[in-house]
Amino acid sequence: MDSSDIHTEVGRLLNGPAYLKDPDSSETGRDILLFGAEMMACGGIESFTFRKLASRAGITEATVYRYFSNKHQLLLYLLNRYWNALEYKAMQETVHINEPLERLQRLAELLTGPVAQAGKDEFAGHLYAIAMSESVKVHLGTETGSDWQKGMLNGYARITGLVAETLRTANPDYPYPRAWAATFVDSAMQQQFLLRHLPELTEVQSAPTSLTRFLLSLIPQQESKEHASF
Amino acid sequence: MDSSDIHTEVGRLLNGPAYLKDPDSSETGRDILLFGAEMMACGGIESFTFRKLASRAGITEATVYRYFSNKHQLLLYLLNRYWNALEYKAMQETVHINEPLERLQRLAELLTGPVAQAGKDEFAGHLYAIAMSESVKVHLGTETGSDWQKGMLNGYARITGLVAETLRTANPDYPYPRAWAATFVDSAMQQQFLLRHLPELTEVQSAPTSLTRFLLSLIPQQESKEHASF
Amino acid sequence: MDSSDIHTEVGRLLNGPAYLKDPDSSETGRDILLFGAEMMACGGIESFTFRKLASRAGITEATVYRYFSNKHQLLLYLLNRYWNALEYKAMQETVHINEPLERLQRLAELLTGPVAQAGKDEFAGHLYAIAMSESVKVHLGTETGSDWQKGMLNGYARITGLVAETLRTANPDYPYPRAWAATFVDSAMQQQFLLRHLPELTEVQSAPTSLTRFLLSLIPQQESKEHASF
Amino acid sequence: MDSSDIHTEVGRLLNGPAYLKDPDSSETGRDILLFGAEMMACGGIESFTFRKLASRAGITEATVYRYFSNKHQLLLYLLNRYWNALEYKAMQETVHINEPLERLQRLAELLTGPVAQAGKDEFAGHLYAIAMSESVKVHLGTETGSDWQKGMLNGYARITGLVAETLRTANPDYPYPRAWAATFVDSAMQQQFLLRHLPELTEVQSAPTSLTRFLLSLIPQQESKEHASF
DNA sequence: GATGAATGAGCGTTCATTCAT
DNA sequence: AATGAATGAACGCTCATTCAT
Repeated sequence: MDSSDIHTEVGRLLNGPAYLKDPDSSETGRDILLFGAEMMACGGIESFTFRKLASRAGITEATVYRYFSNKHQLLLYLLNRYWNALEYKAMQETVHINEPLERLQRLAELLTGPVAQAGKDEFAGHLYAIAMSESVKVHLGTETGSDWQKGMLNGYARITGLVAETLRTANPDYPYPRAWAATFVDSAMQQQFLLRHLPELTEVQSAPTSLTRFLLSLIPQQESKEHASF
Repeated sequence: MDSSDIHTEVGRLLNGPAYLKDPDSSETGRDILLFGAEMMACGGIESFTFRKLASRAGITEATVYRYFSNKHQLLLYLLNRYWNALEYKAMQETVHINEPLERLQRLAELLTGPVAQAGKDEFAGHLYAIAMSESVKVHLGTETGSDWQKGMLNGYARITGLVAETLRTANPDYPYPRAWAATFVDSAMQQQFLLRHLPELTEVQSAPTSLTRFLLSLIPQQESKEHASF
Repeated sequence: MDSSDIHTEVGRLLNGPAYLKDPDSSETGRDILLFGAEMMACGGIESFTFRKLASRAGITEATVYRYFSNKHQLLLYLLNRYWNALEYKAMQETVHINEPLERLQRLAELLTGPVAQAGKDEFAGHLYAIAMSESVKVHLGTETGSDWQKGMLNGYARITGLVAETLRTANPDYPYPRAWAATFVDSAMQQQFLLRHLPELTEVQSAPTSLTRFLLSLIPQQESKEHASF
Repeated sequence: MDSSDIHTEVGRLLNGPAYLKDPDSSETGRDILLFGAEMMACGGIESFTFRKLASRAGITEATVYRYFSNKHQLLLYLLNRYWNALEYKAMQETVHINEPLERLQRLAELLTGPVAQAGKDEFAGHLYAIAMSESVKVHLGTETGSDWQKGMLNGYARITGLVAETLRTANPDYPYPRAWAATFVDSAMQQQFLLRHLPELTEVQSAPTSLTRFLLSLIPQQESKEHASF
């Protein structure tokens, strides 16, 4: 009825962890992440509940609540973790590449495979699946404008920003770099889904290079150069 | 909630309606569609329940169950209705266009605005919103392979097929027409979302031509021409 | 999470029933009132829950929720019922009494015994106990100013108003008729409590006339008359 | 929640503190009293929990349990403290007053304002608020006869006893001194409540003399004297 | 063909309490 | 002496669904 003062929302919200108690600080906490990631990845957040998680992880519901105040916070945390790891790796691996097209290729490769947080997360694969399936749901979610959404989209925005920036150096005249970046990132995820579940709807093959090649084919051509070549 | 045991008992599943009793056959049925579309569009399926629908439409829950065996079937029905109307219109409006690029432009236009089922559906706008937000969720949904998903994706598949076919005539050498078509359709929806809710993430403007132009910019260039230009 | 539109709060709030579905309209509803009254009377609202009520009445929790949206609404309803019955009887039985002191005596008698709603409520005794113990809690409750409190206090206010008015005719010069009326009514309840549970703290006896006599002793004397009598 | 098995293990129950470990013996203990009083006064015991208290006081729940075995014991302790302080002051300030009516006036004044335990309790105001609101709840509480109630009512009984005794000297013929004393004390608290929250139900004003005057008006007149005056 | 009444199961959350450290 | 971690049990509430009428 009241309880307005106990949810202290520990942890930075934007661009950082949001939790009540650092899940990395205990075995139980790590289990929550591990099993939570696995269950969300397999069954979707829709049907994911703390009850099921607790029984899966062999702990009690109340214990889960010591770490995350609700399942959305847990999802948020996991996704942030994924986006952060992705961003970090993207920065690290592209900073030394001068050729923008080559850089986009590297980004495409990163977007098409799971990314672990520096070896820490054995559940990187799960995080990847969650990010893929749930972030889109979030984009299209109904609770637009809420803090929760802002938290969700933050990582996504940073990645698309990175892609957009790269495209801008590759093709400064293209008028829609940000829109294109969003398409690029989502297409990477979408194709991954089609590849696995509806292969008859795409030519993309299971070999990772196949998807990368398709993604690169989306890069808009520099018209000016062509004109100049005459 | 788990929706793993969805009953398809009555009504053709593929390419057609799935219901227990034809909602178009009674005023009550039409109310279910009308209010159902409205409520799903506004609040998302997540929070949509037959309870709320019934109270909104001034009928009882039990009555709703006479038409649709659960909310997923209703969603399925509504989405199919949308895709069918869209496909129908797309066929009708592009069949006489010879120039494939012009055809793609028309398709892009159709994908970026609500489509009514030949005047029947006053709630076309709602259907469009649902299709936009929910179909993507469905694509990425967890119940892959279920009859339910197949039903969902059927309309989507036919539209992307149409787009792919058109692209193939426009650029026969492009190696990923189907993959591209999926990207094209989803990008149309995604940009619509960004435009409304996260305009800072895209250059696309609210003027409909803006989105259309961006979508056309995704069309892959004929490389042969470029080769020929040397 | 939303559910803001299903609680339609049927029934007039002030001075009337507040329920989702009229409990008098079904056997189940009447059981809810009966067992609810009994349980609240015995164990207090504190420890009263719909769960326990349901299991006591041999129905399910969900069924209880069809009638009352929460236990406070049920309590409110029961108390209103008591106050209304009391007020009705008070009006009926005092309207023909001309002598104000005699009227106060009748009111005191009414306040010191259970009042049934015209034979309808076999649980009048319970209602009385609840009214006695819980209404005071409500008076002193923390959620002052809420609609809930207003609903609670309405019946109380009408009774004290009646008493105050009567006193005013009996002793027009007394400067605190409303304050006195509140004291009068609460004292009736308090003494009833002491009599039962802490008899060593009061001289009032179990014979009903004993309490009535004490209450009448609280009536402030007309000083003017006495002076005039000289 | 049912509080039927309250442990009184340590500490004298009647007329003295009941605790596991003397809260006055440590800073932590004093914090428990201070914040506990504050929180109970503001939100009511209903919603008061050791969890909230602990987080407010910057300690752990487990620590609180070292001092008081449950929230009822804490409440009991605080109320006792209030009544004791009140009784002490009442004794001290009235012992030298010979005129019983004057004495009652002094008692009325004490009952209508906060009383500190000889400068020890900065939270006297809170104690007062708790005593006011909760003691009545206790009187009417459902757990009659329990040790817990006896503890609660002890201080109350001593105060009413004092008042009754005083009245007896003022008006030896009045047949209900104890009943009247209970009414007097409760009326003081009740009017205080009405004054603050429902001023339309009383003529008593915020000036302290107003309430005192009303309380004095409740003192029963010596009929014998009047008779004698003839 | 539609309704009213009811149910069983589950969810999210909080609480009082315990115990090893 | 105090903490951190965890638990079991309950609570309030909603949902999808069924069935007699």
